Amino acid sequence: MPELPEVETIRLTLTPKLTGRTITGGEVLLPKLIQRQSPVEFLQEIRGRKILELDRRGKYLLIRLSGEFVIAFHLRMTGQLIVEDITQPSANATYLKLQFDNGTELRFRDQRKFGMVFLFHADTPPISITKLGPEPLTEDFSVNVLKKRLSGRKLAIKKALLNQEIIAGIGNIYADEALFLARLHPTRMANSLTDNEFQQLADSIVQVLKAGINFRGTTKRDYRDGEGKAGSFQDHLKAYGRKNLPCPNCGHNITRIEFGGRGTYFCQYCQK
DNA sequence: CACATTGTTACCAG
DNA sequence: ACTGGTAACAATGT
Repeated sequence: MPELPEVETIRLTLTPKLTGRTITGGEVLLPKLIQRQSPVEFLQEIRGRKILELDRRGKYLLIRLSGEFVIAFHLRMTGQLIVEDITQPSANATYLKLQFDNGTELRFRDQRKFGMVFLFHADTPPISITKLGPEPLTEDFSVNVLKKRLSGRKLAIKKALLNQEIIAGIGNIYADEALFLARLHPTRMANSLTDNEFQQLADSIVQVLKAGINFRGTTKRDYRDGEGKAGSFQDHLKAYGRKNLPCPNCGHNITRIEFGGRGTYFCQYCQK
């Protein structure tokens, strides 16, 4: 569930708690979490390193360490990252702990255990990160970038938005919301959009992701920020999850279909 | 208790 | 070689 706005909110809330900290130890309670090396090697490699800054690429949270090392978290469906005092009891389904020099620790919880943790040198990131498409909230993203990425592609626009190699950070919720805002039907072929529609879509993507960040993410169930707090963008969703509820534009009920193997919400009347 | 859930990847066909 | 579609997968609360 954590998509770009949720991961960005986690990054923002964790930054003041983690920057400048030195990792003094750690614990891996679910070995398969660590993708690139054994849990022991992982802990050995990070111990004593200092956290320089927190970054984000698509849905990955990146913790940059001294010595050009990077820890990348992918939260998948139910991953949570929270900093708490070591003396506080940790919640159930806590599978990774990183202790710091000030008596706090970073805790990774994951009810479904689908999350992934990569440790790598800045020179050799995992392919899943290197091949990510453009960041929609950076200056170099524009309607022309979007157009170029979709040109010659013969697939539905929603599938394109969900493809992290075409554009990074958008998941099921924000794809449906962006398409609703752009008044585009999710099954429209990407290469059938007019210039106007491309512009609408590019604007809508930026708008909906920024709104998601402003409301500190969407909490349908599990999502929490770095302080353990829920987001509130779920109260502002216009399409996603609103089956048989009125469309905010026209009042007709929102339709839910199964598309590309996932639930897809849209307004039949507004989205063409 | 079978199912829904979701992002990613493996695999296959074109 | 590349693209797109589908299925499999991870695990568990409902």
